[in-house]
Amino acid sequence: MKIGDIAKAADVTTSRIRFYERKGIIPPADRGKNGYRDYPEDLVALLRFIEQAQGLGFTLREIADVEIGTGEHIVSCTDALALLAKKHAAVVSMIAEANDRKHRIESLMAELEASRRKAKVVATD
Amino acid sequence: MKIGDIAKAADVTTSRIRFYERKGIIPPADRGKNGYRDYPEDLVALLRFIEQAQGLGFTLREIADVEIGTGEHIVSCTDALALLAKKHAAVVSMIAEANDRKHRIESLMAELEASRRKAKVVATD
DNA sequence: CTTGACCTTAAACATAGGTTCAAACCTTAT
DNA sequence: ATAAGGTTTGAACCTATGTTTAAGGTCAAG
Repeated sequence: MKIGDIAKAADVTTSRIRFYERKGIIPPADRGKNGYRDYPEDLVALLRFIEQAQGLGFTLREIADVEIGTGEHIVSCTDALALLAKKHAAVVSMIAEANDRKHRIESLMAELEASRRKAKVVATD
Repeated sequence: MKIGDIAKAADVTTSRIRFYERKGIIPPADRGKNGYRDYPEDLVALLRFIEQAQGLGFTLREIADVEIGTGEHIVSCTDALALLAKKHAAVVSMIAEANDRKHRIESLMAELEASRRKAKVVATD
């Protein structure tokens, strides 16, 4: 898939995809004979994941740390396991943080619901 | 309270407080005879609330638009709840996605462990 | 009355996360 | 073969969220 196809499929701009590549957030694309970037279909899923995580306030650096899934690579078994372990730890910690956010949002909502009944309103400053 | 006192109490910088005022995130402070900003004690609560909301992934604009107070001060409940509900849905979906990634990493690790002579792995470096 | 710790402002600087632009090249359809 | 439209690069530009700096004014203690 060319960059425009991926962009359309993931609903992001092409400039954003190039930006992510420059920044090492996504792996560098393979290039066709013409120099065009050529993407595997599953980059779409990664781009969606990035969008989702950003919407929750994760930085691109944080997101890059939990990414795994695009681009095949031959590495030593030990290196691979070390890398996977690192990614695993990062994703576990991201899940914990996201869960914490979820709980905090739930508390805030409960608190707000409770005080809505009292309807104590303050000037809008 | 002077700006330094508030800053210390809320654990934010004075420059940040002035920045929030410039941007209309917090109301303009009263001024003493000397021109110094003079704050009511409860600005501390607002500053803490801003910090908390930022931690949940809200932008300053979102925070300013939906002036949700803290503790006994409640404003614009319906809007606040709608926004929080949206964030909540996003975080739930994010957790599901992250869990899926975690499981895929775990399978990959298990596979690798099981057949240690094969070092072909999917990686992002 | 001097010293040091505060306060004031405006403006410059910083970092993240992108977008836009120019100039050139490639592809596809007519 | 030409026009429309997609792709390449690098550099400039933009918004959000602050921090830092320069050039002063104020205050409380010694």
